[in-house]
Amino acid sequence: MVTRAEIVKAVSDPTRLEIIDMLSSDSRCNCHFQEHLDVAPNLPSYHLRVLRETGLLVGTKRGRWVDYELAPHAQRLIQE
Amino acid sequence: MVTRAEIVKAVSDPTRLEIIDMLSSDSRCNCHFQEHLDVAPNLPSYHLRVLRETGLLVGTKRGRWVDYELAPHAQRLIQE
DNA sequence: TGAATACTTCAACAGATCTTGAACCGTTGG
DNA sequence: CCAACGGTTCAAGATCTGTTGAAGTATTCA
Repeated sequence: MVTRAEIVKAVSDPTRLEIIDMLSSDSRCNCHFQEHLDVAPNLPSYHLRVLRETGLLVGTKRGRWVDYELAPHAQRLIQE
Repeated sequence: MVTRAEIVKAVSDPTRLEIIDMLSSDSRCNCHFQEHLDVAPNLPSYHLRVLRETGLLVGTKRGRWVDYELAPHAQRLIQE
């Protein structure tokens, strides 16, 4: 079970906030984050996983790519 | 300057979430948290300071006691 | 088939964060 | 005045998190 604290903590990282911002307008593939985040190539995967595990986003595999989008649950949560 | 990530991180601790919940209905003195949180007697001070430093709450000294209440800014942020 | 692509996972390190226990400071009641 | 109270601060240790670099997996193109 995912607690409220875990969800908030998932959002509390600067990199993950950026990811969420990017996703709030559109769905993106991992490659997009690797391009725009200026971090090691494996880091987006790590942060996307944290967000996925708290149910904030979902990834769908499309060939070699994975498209990520905000879960409906997150859409509500993010509006501030 | 306090970033968005810092604010969210301040809220992401279970103890601090409890504190915020308690304050969302009423203002309380530190003694209240020491009673209800079941942590070492100095811990509320620590967490209250973290919340104070991000501007989420304000404390007013009243004799030996300190009354804490949510900052208006936080009131908006907490509603979910 | 076999190399290249688009990621993901792993182990290890570094720094941040929470907790602990003790010492401290201002206020107040006797 | 001085001891007790309410609360804060400090240094230390333990734990958690994000980053790094390397190795691994699945898919596609030649």
